[in-house]
Amino acid sequence: MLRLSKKADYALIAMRHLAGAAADSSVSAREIAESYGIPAELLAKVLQRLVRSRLLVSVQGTRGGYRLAGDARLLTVADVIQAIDGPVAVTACSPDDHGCEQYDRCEIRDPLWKIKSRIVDALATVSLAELAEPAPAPGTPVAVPMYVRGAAPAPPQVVE
Amino acid sequence: MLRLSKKADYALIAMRHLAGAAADSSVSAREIAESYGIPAELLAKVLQRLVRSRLLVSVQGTRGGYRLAGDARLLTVADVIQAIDGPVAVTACSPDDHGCEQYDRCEIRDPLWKIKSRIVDALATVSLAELAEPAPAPGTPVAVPMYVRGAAPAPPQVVE
DNA sequence: CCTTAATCCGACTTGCCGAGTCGGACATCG
DNA sequence: CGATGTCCGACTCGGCAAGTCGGATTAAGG
Repeated sequence: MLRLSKKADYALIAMRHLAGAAADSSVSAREIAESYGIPAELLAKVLQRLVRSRLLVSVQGTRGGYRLAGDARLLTVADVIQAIDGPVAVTACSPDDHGCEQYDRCEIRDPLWKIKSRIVDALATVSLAELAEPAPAPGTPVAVPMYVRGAAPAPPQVVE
Repeated sequence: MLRLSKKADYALIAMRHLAGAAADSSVSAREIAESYGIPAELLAKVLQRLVRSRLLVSVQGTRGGYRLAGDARLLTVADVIQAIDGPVAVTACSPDDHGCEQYDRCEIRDPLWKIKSRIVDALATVSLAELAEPAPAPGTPVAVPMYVRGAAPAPPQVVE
């Protein structure tokens, strides 16, 4: 298992599609959905959540659609997954959050959190540009995940 | 998300407990369950599956219980997780298995599988001995996951 | 040798979260 | 100003994990 949700799959497909599109053009949710055989309404819901996470910008109206919020080389798959499925957490409880029932008796929490850090690193080192181009040209800037740069102004609402 | 199942959590807790116990003593499922506040019957089911995966050995009878099948320094958390939740798979379909619906149109499958490899590497580099002792003594042998060593004699039954 | 007690083992039932769907609000174009 | 096509939030349904129960097996004690 350890499989990521289908919504995250759809989100990555859509983001990759947008990364390959023209920078100033807006592509509608229906267009993406029909291109990949994804339920249109479900994909729309996914894209909405990406907008609320400041990864996409939406333009309404007849010729509306979605557009990437930033440079494809700076957006990572870790950003996308965390926007959809919430913060990555291997364990039910964090080292700081005592929400877990058997908190004091649990001894595997701390080592597992080190593993979690390595997983998010693995996710953060792959940018959307690398997704679009499996063979990256030399000299491409190194991807830095958004939550490290602090560029996002602390999204106040809970993503869920 | 990306959280591993509760059964895997219980499995890791139990395996760590067994790694800290005496090598030749058998500890019962009920004993472990009561030590950590885990539903006894559920933990028993988890341990059964670990036995079928050749990670534990069970001794029945009045003073029965479970015992580790091998050296704690050679068993990794990747072995435990794969025994419980099945093989780790980030995507629904593998590069070889065409079971996915939008197989040909999907372009994110291959890069995601590279990420998957890095995740299993992160899981495989942590042994049960390291779980028990957060500060390992120098000179401890490097953990090599079981599925690489080929030590397991090809468990015939499907784990699920 | 038989009884007893404790364990392991497989199949079943239930609750919950994700997958998918529907109607409303908005902005743009003719 | 009307119509069209888009984005947006709330609702319903199914599948799978979490948890539970009785039966089979084994070893110890009298």
